[in-house]
Amino acid sequence: MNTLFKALNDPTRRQILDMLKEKDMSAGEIADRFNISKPSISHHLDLLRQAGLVISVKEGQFINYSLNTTVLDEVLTWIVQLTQTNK
Amino acid sequence: MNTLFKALNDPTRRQILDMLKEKDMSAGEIADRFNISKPSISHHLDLLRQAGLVISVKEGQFINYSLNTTVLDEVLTWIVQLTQTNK
DNA sequence: TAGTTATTTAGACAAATATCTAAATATTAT
DNA sequence: ATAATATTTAGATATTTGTCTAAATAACTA
Repeated sequence: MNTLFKALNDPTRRQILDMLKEKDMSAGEIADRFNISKPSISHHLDLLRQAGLVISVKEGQFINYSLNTTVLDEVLTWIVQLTQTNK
Repeated sequence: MNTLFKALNDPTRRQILDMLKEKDMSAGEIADRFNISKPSISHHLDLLRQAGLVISVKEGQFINYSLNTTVLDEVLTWIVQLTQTNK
């Protein structure tokens, strides 16, 4: 839960998730869309991976990233539960 | 969106929201349930208030806090949109 | 009015975070 | 084998964040 919210708490990372929603992309392809160095993007991708929000698969010299939204269920459930009135 | 995720990215603040779901509480009442100084809790409450997640009403010498979940719609919508497959 | 209670503001500090450049690793191509 | 390409790892640095104590503000109470 913590790792998840941590991963979501950055505009660049949220934008990466939005991009991966459209199509799978390699690390370099993702990095090219930002004015941020490749190592920094690599670090963001690592955090997203740690949170389970993306899955990385090595294909030759590329590493392809894809979105994994199943882990968001936990967040969704928490928010919905909070929204349901108890008073 | 940023302020919102920022506010949610802390276990203490999320716990405060969970507590406020049960009933409205004063700042001191909230602080009493944590092993954290009152000024620190006051700061957490301020961040939650800035994000619109809580509403504070002064009543005499007390300040009562209540949950406001309407602002979570934005987050909810974003997550759901991300979850809906596009590929 | 003086003291007590509730809460915040101010200022300091350590830890976490986002970023960078340089170097390392791994794969493909010549 | 060498060079080029894709990505990560390492290490440094500035900023942000969570926490603290001390002081300020505001509202009750005797």
